[in-house]
Amino acid sequence: MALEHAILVSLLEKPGSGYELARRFERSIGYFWTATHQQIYRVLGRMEGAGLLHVREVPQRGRPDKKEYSVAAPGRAALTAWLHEPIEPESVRHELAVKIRGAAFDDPAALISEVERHRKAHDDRLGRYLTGELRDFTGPEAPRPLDAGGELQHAVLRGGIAYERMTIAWLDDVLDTLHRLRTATPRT
Amino acid sequence: MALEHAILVSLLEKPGSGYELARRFERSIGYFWTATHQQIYRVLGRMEGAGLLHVREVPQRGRPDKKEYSVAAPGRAALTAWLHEPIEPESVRHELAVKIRGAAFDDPAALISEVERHRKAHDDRLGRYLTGELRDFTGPEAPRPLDAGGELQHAVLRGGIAYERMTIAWLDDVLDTLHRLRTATPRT
DNA sequence: TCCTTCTATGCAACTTGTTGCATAGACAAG
DNA sequence: CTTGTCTATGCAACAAGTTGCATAGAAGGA
Repeated sequence: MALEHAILVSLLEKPGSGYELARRFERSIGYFWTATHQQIYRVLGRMEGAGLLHVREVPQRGRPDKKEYSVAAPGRAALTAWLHEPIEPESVRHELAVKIRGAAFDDPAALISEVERHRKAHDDRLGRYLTGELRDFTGPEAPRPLDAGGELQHAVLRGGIAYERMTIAWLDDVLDTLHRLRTATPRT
Repeated sequence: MALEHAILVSLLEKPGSGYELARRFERSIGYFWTATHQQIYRVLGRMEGAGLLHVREVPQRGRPDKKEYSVAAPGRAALTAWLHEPIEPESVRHELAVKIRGAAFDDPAALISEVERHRKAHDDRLGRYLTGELRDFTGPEAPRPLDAGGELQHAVLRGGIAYERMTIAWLDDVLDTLHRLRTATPRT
């Protein structure tokens, strides 16, 4: 289960509560792994039961108490073991591509606004990635030189940036195609 | 459920059996949606029960009989309805990225061979995509001009090609980073 | 005061997806 | 004549992920 490993990595980078983890899964870690808070709480509970994590009840002022999790020795060992195992190259799941191919059996022009919406979502995400890169890695506020963890985080973020740029360029290509089809075959 | 819709699109492009669909999900459709035969058979059964598909028993010589599925009117209506609904932009799930970030807590150099393996897998996939593109869209054997379906299939394939190229370039970037870390910090 | 928002945690039910196994006919190689 | 491969279908058990709902303290605004 990769969510377990993503949680171990995130908690090694910095211990935190389920709520905090959920927030990280909306940003940084979420660049390459998504999870909802329900899923995170469930897995945290199981991992703690398995002795992979330590929990510490932290009372807070002005807020509900939280449970701060950190990685226990067996958790770290489990991560190391996983890092040395080969994993299968990703299988792709791209719903929008299904739609694009399905558009041949409906009105392709009707898909234009949907593709534009997705283009915008990716453009927004790219903007957030670039802002984060400037803040954490390339801007004047960034620590220099970076440690190994920072270098690797930056490399992963560069992957996210490359992915968003590629996707935006492809969606522009798709939009061109849809426009061409509209003028070429006004109606099927 | 996007698998249902992927199956509808594939069966509209060409009717076929569960086995044939499973093979398509290893190539063409598999460029953007993966599924195992067990999953396909189960969903086909459910869709047929719901009246979305027609089934026809086809006796064959030299082979076991097969059940050929094709899309019924309600199935086509369901696809059209889905095409007009907005979908959420994809959430990314990239296990290798989790590993890369996790490498900070182990030996980053140990990850090099794993990343190289993934690079090769993506390079192979790119080769298959390019061969397919030449065969079906850009080569001398390809039908010209393409119909709307062909244009859209080609646009999706171009997305797959762009994805593989981007991933290969990123993995090269990651390999550079891992090599740099090895020389910079010989051992943590 | 009430309404909303933010922090914080979690259960229950359901849907999807994966893994392992099983069957069976036809054909080809050894 | 046995073993392996390809076509062809499927069940059962399990793991993972999603959706809806529920609770609760504190802060801030209408």
